[in-house]
Amino acid sequence: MENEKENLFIEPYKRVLTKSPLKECTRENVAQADLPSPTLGPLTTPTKPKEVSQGEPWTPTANLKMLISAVSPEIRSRDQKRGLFDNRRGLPEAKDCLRERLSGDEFEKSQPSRKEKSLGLLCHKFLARYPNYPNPAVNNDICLDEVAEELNVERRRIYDIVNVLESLHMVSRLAKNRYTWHGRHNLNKTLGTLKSVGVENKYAEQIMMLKKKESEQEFDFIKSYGIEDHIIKSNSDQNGHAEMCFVELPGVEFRAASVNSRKDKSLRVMSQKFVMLFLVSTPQIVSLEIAAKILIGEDHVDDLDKSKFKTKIRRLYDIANVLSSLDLIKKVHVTEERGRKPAFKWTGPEISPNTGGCSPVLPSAASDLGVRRSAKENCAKNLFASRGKPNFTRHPSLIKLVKSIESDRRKINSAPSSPVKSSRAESSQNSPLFPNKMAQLAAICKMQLEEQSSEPRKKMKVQLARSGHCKPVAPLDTSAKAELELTAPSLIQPLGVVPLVPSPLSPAVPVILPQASSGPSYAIYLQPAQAPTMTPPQGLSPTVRPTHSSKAVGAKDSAEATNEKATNDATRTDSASRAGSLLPAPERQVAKNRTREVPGEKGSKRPSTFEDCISKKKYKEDLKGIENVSATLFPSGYLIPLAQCSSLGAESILSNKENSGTLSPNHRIYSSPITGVIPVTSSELTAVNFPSFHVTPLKLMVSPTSVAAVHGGRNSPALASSHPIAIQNPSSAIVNFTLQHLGLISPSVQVSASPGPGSGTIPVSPRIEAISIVPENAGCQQARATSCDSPVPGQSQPNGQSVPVTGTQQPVPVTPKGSQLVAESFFRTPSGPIKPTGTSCMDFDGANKTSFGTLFVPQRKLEVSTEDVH
DNA sequence: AAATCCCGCCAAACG
DNA sequence: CGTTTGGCGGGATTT
Repeated sequence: MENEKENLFIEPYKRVLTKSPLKECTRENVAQADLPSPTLGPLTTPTKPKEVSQGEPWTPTANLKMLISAVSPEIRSRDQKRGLFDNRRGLPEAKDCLRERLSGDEFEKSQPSRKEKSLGLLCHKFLARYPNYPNPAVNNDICLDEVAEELNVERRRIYDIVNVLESLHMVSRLAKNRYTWHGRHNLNKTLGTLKSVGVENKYAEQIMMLKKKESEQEFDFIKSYGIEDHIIKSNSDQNGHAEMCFVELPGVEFRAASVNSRKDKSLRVMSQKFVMLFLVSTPQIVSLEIAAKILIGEDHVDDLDKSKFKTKIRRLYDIANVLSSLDLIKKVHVTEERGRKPAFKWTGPEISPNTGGCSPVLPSAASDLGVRRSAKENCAKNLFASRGKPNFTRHPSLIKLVKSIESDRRKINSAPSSPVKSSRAESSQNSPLFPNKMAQLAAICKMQLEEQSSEPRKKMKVQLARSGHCKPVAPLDTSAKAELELTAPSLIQPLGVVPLVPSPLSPAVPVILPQASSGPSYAIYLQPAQAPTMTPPQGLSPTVRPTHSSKAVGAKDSAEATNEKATNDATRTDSASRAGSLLPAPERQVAKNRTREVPGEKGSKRPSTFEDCISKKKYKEDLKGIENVSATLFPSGYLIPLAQCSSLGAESILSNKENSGTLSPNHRIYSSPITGVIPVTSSELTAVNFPSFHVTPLKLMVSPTSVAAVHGGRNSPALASSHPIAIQNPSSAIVNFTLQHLGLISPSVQVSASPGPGSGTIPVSPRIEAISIVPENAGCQQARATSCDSPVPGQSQPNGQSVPVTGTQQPVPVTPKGSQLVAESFFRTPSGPIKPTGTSCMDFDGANKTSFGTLFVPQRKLEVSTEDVH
């Protein structure tokens, strides 16, 4: 154990060196904290004691934070604290003695008191071990076993922490028991991405609705006759929310194989959603109650599951503890009329919308330089695919089809994550992800590669999942329409609301776009469906927009053509075929094959996430049953990160099919098993939303459901394709994403719904054409990047660590073309078009107008008491 | 009594 | 088949 610790420390030191200053401070603090223990400290008992005592060395900032947090809250008495400390050292037995000495009185306290074991404290300890802004060059590997031992906690607890950190891309899974620490580099990027997604999902609106609803209930119900209520309901239920799965980011990594393939763990997804709520809501204060409802998606019958609600709350506390340790949120109480409710206030950095964001720059810069090596290593690790296997089993409920699809997907994904493979990884990762086929792509790839090399990560992948759409979209047009209608209303409210809320978003949008330039691309995964709740959906789905990065390149033509095809296909596809019409040709075929096969086989890959979503949704969905199913199928559009794509290319296919295992790490493509799936709806969607959809010739993607996919891709020029289900081409996803952000694409319907946020505005304009702006991007990005980086640090950490980093990074960043490409997409130049796009918007507008009365949100209330904890 | 949330069973996923 | 992950909810602690 000690050894381990030592190791750990070592890393810190490294960091420290750079950051030296803080360290000292921290130590002092630590020392204080430790004071009590000194005697015991280090020496004694092995397990716990050491940690504590030594822990000090932890990272500076972290230590402080921990101490503070831990201590202050507890407040009770220092004595107690002491006691606690003592305990640690002494262990239970010794405790008594110690205690006596210490405070004497309360031996009681001495017990390990629950607080000592709190996840928050544990998280602080954990964070103390690593620098906020680790030097990429260094190995920042985290061995779960070691950590668990050192911190002497059960492994289970470590998972809780790591999962949340992973959702913020502060760590990424390398392999089986190993994670890589990224610290807060990327944090802003991640948050920006999450914010974008949150906007898309209309979380702000949802929140408003819930609040409103509550208020109404409380007081009077009278007013809302039906309509309003309906609207609300519709919003909440039907519209749904989309759920998303997991947003991946940027540079960070890769990977996610785990994420992708596996079911996504709810904790990860929940964490991201929870964060989104903060980022989107105006006050930036979110009550657990609301968060739980939104996350559950159901508002529907409230009571339904009380237990479910309770469980959700429990989990939210877990997540909140970790986020609190990160200083991203703090506990407060909101006093509404009725009473006070526990809530949390965002205390993290303000993020710009991102979409594109900032991320690009930073990551590349910082990480790249320093990191390269590390990057390589990481890459190897990454491999996204790692797990690829299927998973899914869990929910039987899933439809066979889905499963099959998933399985396919997995295969694709599958690259073996666990084993790290360095060599390839690098290449693969670096190489970005382009869609298969296209020559253009190839070119792009090259660029990306270059970029990557320079900057490893740039690309981000975000996966989002939104569930909602799926349902709607899918099967029937009619249904879809219906949904739309529904959504519209809801939208309306939101709109009305908008003012209240998120202004940030909406306004931002425009602004954002530019920012976006950097834009990372994200891949989104959608889940099928869940839908549920909030996302409305449909609109979203539309997301699909197809853009392809290539467009910039010049692919347009092809793209357009493809689009057409795609649309056609989409229509055809329907559930039955699920074909991945969208997918690139090659893929498609494959997809088809798979799909067919799949059912039976299944094997390897399946989209776990989907399943999850689906399963969850099912509850609600019962109603729709069939539709749902279809929906589920599509659900997600998964976008894969660019990198993957690239690798995928041709190989991807192969890999998908069988070898998932064999595949070299390089290729991890995700095939999207799904591809096949595109639902009919897509067609609808397309029609609606994207008229212009251009699919890339390649592929395409778009999945109907895909709403989800929004991506910004920075780098990947290539196309974005979204598959309804899983998408393989990351690039496309990226593209889409970017487009959306840019406004080029309309976020699809959904967006429109969304309030202010740009989404609405952005609309459709589909044409990517405009987009290609490369140069600008670059500039922007860089600028951004720098800013981004710096920003982060500012807030939080005292240390100045960040600074150094940035410095290094900046230089680098400038970079590479690849990124630029991405940036291009960002540009929204097209923005002009935006209004037009707005078709959806238009609708909304109308709606809005009508509705406004109700709109008012109940904001009223909340007084937040800032008391932190008390 | 309500709010928190620790603990760890146990199953899914993985290897 | 053994492990690793991690969903989940009982019930202990705090407030």
